[in-house]
Amino acid sequence: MKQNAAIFIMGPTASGKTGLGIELVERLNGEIISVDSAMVYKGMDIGTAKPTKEELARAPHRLIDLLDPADAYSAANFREDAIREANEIFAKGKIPIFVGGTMLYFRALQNGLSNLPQADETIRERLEQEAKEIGWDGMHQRLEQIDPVAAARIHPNDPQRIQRALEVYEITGRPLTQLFAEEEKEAVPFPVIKLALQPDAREKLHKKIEQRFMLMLKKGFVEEVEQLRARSDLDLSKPSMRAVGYRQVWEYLAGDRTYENMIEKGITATRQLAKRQVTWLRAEEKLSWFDSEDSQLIENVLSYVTKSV
RNA sequence: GCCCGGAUAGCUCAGUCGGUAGAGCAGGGGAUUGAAAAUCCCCGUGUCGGCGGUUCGAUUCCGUCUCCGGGCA
Repeated sequence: MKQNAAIFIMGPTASGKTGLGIELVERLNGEIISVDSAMVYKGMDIGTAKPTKEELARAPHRLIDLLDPADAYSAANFREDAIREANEIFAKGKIPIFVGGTMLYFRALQNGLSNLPQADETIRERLEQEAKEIGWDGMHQRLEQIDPVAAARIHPNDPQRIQRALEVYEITGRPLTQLFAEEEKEAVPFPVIKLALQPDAREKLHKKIEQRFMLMLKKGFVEEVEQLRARSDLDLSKPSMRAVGYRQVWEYLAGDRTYENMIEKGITATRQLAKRQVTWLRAEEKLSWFDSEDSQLIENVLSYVTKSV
């Protein structure tokens, strides 16, 4: 195996990544770094399928439970944190094992990010307000004036990206497209062995997603969201509360859907997430695929990893 | 048993004054640079319940049968 290489275990939700990661910690003298935008939040355990206390005792996870659900994280925050944690693990003579399904974070870690300003709440609120007056269509037209290339790339129905492009322009006075082109992005500073994990058929993943969602309910997912709802500073505009499952349970508790409908929509949203994750994976280069249902999975992975010189 | 409604895409339904049909949801594919478990884009042939009849032509009209609602007995 490459010296100083890190391992990526990438896979859609409910593919069994966590279990594999924990197994590899023991077999490879590794330490886990979570790559998951929802597990960074404290108090969001059941609905994110965070590793259990027992699992964490066996294999501590870095980059989970970092923030309060009222706070925002970002791909750039992740990249910085991830590199720092990986270097710490390397310094101990161990192997960093990145495990997760937030593919933008994997991408940002691998390819780096352009030098852009971070989000500005005040500007975002103002843009939101202006959008209410002239519509996102109008905002898109404004973007076209300042950055025609970005406007062509960003669909008029995509408020999030229109807002970001305008925000960047307001802060820097320069169009996003120019900043993208400006300087070389910084690649990940260590070699990486990438594994993708999923069942050999989509229906199997769908089945696992459904079972896992039902198990979450049994474990007290609704109660977990009830506690979050009891806080006055959280609502559905927070990134944390828009996470798959949390959003649907929140709406159920708000009286906007029945229990049965919450289950259906929660499972559906999870399936849709898994599909998007697989789309990222298909575009990944130098990725080795493993069948999560194979009884020889661990052996297959170990033999691949040790052969990757 | 009788009387009304229904029966159309995986689901819920719209529609065709007779020229073989379309929405939402689900599903599939794609994009993805500080919200990413987010935010978007693209994709709709299905014995129009079965069998007969009328017609150049029936998913559409008529008859009949089956099934599902509701009502009356």
